[in-house]
Amino acid sequence: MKAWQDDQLQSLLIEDNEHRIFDKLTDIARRLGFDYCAYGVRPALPLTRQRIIMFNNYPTEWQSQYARENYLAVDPTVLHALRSPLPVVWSDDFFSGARPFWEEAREHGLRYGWAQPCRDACGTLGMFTVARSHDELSDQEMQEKNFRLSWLTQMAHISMTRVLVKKMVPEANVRLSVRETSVIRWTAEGKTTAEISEIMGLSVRTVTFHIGNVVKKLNASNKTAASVRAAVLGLLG
Amino acid sequence: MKAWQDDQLQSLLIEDNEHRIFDKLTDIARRLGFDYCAYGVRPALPLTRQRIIMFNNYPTEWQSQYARENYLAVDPTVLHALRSPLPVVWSDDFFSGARPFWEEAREHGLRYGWAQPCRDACGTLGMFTVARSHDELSDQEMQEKNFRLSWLTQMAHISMTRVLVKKMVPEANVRLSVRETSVIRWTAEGKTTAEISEIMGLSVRTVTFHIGNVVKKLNASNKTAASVRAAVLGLLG
DNA sequence: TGCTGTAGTGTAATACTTGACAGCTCGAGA
DNA sequence: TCTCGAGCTGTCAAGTATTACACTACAGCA
Repeated sequence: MKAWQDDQLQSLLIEDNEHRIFDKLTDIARRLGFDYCAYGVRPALPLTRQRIIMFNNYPTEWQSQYARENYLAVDPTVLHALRSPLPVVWSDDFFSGARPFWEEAREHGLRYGWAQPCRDACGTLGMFTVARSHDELSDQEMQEKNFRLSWLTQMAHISMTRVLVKKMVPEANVRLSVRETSVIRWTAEGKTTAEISEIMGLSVRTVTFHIGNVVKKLNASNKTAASVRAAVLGLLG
Repeated sequence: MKAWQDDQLQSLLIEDNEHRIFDKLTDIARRLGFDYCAYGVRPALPLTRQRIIMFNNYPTEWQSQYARENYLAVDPTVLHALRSPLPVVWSDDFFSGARPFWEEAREHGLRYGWAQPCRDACGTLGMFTVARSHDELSDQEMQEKNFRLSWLTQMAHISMTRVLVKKMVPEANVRLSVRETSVIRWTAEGKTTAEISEIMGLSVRTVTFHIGNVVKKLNASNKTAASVRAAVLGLLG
C-alpha cells in the first residue's frame, strides 16, 4: 500500500495543471494494464445547465460520436455515478439498458472496462474509468487491482478538483465568518430574519447585514440562492 | 471479487433492520481479522443540530467515555471523514492532533484500525471502521484487504442508509413532479416567481402554486428551506 | 361515473426581504 | 495613534413572498 500511496500517486497532489494530472493518470492506468482511461467531473454549481468536464484518451472518433450523440445522458456508467458510490465492471448485463451505445463503444475498441464514482465534501461528483480493447477483465485480476483502482479514483478526484474547482466554481473558494455561517445556516433552515435575531440575540438589522454579506460573497442574487450554494458547497458544517 | 460481491455482502442489501445489518458487518469484519467494527452515519438533514448515529461493538467503557467527553467533536477520523473520501490507517501520526484521545482509545484496546468515509447522492455521510487490540496492521495486510474493506464500507453505507434514511429523514422519501423540480431548481438559483414565470411561460400564480407544493412536500417553512432541502437531497438533478 | 393527482389560473391582505442612506465599537497591526 | 476589518445597529421605501379564498382542465383508474 505504501508503494501506492507514496511513489506514483503523491505527485498527483502537487501538480497544478489538469492536463498534466490526466497525463499522469493515463501513465498509471497503462502500467496497471489499461490502454484507455477517463476522468469526468461535475461541480455542484451551477444547478441549472450543469457542466460535465471530461478528460480521456479514447479514440478520437469515439470522442466525437459521444459528444455528437450526447451520450452523457445515455451512458449507464454516468447514470450509475449519479446514484451509487460502487465501482462497476463493464458487462453486457450492466449496459443492457443502452444496447446501441454499448455496441458502438465496443466497435471503437472500448470492450473491457472498470469505473468508479467519487463524491467529496464540496458536492463535486467525479468518475474515473479505465478500459482496454483486448484481454477480458477476470475476477482474479479485479481482485488484485480493485483496491489500487479505487485508491487511484480517489486520488484522481482529489487532485483534479483541487485544480478545477478553483477555476470553475469561484464560490467554492469563499470562506464565511462564524457569524455569517450561523446566520446562513438558520436561513437555510427556513428562519426569517426576525426569528434569527431572536435566536442569536441580535437586532434584525444585524441579521440582514450578515445575510447580505453572504449573498455578496457567494455571488448570489438573494438569500435563497446563497443558502443553497452554502449548503451544497459544505459551508454550513 | 465475485465472492465478495455475492456471498456475504448481498445479504446486507435485503436486510431491513439496522441492528441486524450491523451484526452482519461485525461478522464479516471478524472474518477479516478485526474484533471491533463501527459504522457512523450523518444524514444531510437537519442542518442545525446535526445528528450522528453510531453503531459499534467497542468495549462498553470506551463507548461511555466517548459519549461523555463528546469525542465526536475531537476524533480525527470523524474530522477526516468530513473533508476527505480517502481511507486511513490509524497511526501516531494520524492522531497527532488528539494525543489524549488516542492514548485513551489505546488503553481500551483500540490499537490498530482502519476507517473509510462514504458519501452518497442524498448527501448522507457515513464512515466504516474496523479495529483490533493485537497484531499491527502491516502494509502487506492492507494491500491484501484494502479493497474488501472499501467494498464493505460502501455496502455498509448503502444498506444502512436504505434502512435509516427512510426512518430518520422523511424528506428523503419525497418525489417531486417534473414541474415542481424545475420550479424549485430555478428558485434555488435565486430567481423570483416573476422571473420564473417568464422563463417557464407560466403565470406568476402557477409558479407560486408549484413552489407551495414543494414547500409542503418537504415540510419546509418557506421556499428557502425547501430549496436547500431539495438541493442537499439531490432532488434537483 | 366519480375519484385522485397533476397542472394551470385569479385576487387581496399580510408578512418578509432587499437596497440605499448613516453611524457605532472593539481589537489587531502599521 | 491611526487605520482597517469584523461585528453591530437604525430607518424608510420598494419589491417579493406567503396564505387565504375560489375556480378550470385533463388523464388514469376503479
